[in-house]
Amino acid sequence: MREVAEEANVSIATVSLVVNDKKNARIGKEARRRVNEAIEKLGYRPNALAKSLVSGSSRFIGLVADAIATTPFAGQIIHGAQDEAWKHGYVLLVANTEGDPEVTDDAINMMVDHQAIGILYSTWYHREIERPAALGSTPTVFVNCYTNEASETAVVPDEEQGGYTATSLLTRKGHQRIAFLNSTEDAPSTVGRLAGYRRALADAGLPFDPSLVLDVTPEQEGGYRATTGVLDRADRPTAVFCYNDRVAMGLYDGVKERGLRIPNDLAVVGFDDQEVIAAHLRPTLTSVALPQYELGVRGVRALLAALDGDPHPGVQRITCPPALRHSI
Amino acid sequence: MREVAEEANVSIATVSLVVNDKKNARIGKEARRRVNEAIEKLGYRPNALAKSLVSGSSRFIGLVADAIATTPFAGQIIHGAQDEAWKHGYVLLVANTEGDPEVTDDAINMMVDHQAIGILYSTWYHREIERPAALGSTPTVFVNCYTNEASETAVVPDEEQGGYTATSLLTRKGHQRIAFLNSTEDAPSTVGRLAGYRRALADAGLPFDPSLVLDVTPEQEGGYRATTGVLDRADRPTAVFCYNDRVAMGLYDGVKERGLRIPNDLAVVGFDDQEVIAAHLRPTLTSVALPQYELGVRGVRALLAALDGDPHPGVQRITCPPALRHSI
DNA sequence: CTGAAAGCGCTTACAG
DNA sequence: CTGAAAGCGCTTACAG
Repeated sequence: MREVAEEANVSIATVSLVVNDKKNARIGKEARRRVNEAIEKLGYRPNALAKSLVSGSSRFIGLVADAIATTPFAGQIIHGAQDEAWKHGYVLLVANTEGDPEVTDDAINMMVDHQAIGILYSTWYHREIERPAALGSTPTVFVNCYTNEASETAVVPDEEQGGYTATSLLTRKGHQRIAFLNSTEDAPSTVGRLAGYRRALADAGLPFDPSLVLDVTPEQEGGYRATTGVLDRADRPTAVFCYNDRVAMGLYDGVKERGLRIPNDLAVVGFDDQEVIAAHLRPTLTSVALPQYELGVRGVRALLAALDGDPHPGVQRITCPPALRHSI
Repeated sequence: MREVAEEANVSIATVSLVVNDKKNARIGKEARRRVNEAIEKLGYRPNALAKSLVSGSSRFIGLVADAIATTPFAGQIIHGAQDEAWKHGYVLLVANTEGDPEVTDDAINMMVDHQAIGILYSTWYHREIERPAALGSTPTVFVNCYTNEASETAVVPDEEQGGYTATSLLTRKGHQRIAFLNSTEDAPSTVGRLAGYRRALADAGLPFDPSLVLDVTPEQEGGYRATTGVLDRADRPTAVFCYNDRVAMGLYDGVKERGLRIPNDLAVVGFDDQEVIAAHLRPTLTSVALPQYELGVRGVRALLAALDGDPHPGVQRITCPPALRHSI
């Protein structure tokens, strides 16, 4: 900057003024030209760090994740957060903690030290967590997780609506007996999707039959092993809502081994919309998508809003949209 | 810092000295104690940005990617880069360009402005690219891509070795006729894996039969449609090396429809080691992994080495390790 | 319309 | 052993 000032024969204050295009302070056309010329010539780029030092606030948003790439989903949160941050002129600092509390503290401190204006704290699967102590009073938005304090801001998928959407896809096709292969795990997804399933049945005027809800390990193997439970009964269901796409994938195998056809003999809906599975099964799998990208976007928005003096404490639930394919 | 100094009744210089634990300058035990006490009491954290300003170099490494989460792989590069950067006390700045040249320039400039010490430029699939002009003279390492200039540093998967490894898995099991469902796309992976396939056959004393190499669209559908070409011939191969796991997934479907069994009637090896597919097919799929995490790690190391005055220009090829399962 | 000066939070010789 | 001073690259009142 000093060099630019010398080259243009003005003071560094003037350079600063033209670089930042300050409205009130008016600079002579000639001086402005000289400055721009010098900038061009010297390839001058302002030091964003020095800028932050004086302004007292940086353009950094920190994202700490307990897993960056354990699942295909985690990446989408980063992606959404990055895009939205970028749109507002912020850069994303990312840190991966692998779930280690010590690393988490280090990561948070590192971001605070670098004057991040706030932190997005995210988990790779939807769950309740404790607010890490290292956060101190740093503005924080929890993404894909939440704490038990009402004053915190969190953004999570709307599991209940997701379960409702999945089940409704089936009831609308006229199915009367719909099984639900739920997960054995105790998580917001398990509880929420079940609630959505029940509400969809009720809305369609269908009875809730507990025997149609089977808890399986939420993987291909679980779905495969559940085939018997689903099919070997007098009042065999005509459709199945699977906790996730991997369960559906296993169920496909079981159904096919018996020579039955999807969707004619059994309609199937998955959850997660894992493209690599859902779009490539035969037939392709209708699913309900986790709004991971959107979670990242909304997380950044919530953080920026809070910093703008317009906080939205509480849990925001983001819609899980249906992904229609050929299994129903 | 000033507050800490006042609280401890010393100068800010002294605070700086104890915070950074400077060896040569010796501080009295008593003063040191008072300073640490004040730091504790005030919850003082040093401003890393101010530090960078005076030292002239930050602790940022920039990662610009053309896709953060289009595939499950891209995330692993970030993951590896983040872990390795972290290990050396650096923070990762990430930017997603969606392949847009303008966004790419903005992203690079943003990182340069924030005094990133260097940039990792990565692509989501292995390919040749042009060095973005905005990089200027910023130290850069290309990850999962490379330019045509020998002076640049690049880190990519060793496709040839990967193809060799995949094929050798089969020759070692005694297979004599091994088909290769290669991709129709023109890319380093296509060329490299074919070369590896040929070398493995040669090393096993097997002839190269061009009619056993079929080019398919590198997806499930391509693999499925290739079933006929693989099986309907007098000298039917006993094993198939598939360009990627999705092709293998499609081939599985085709093979199963004919009532044949894997691996007894046909052994199959995939590529990419996409866990969500490979670990969940029936039988589970033996594959060769893309070393994405390692690419990120090595990218950071190469960058740090270059900055340390020990550059390694040229293309580093990283081993693609086998992932043994039950399809051979 | 433009420059000199103070200050953002820190580090580093240099005195004492 | 410790403090005063200069300086990192910038911005922002304040003069003129």
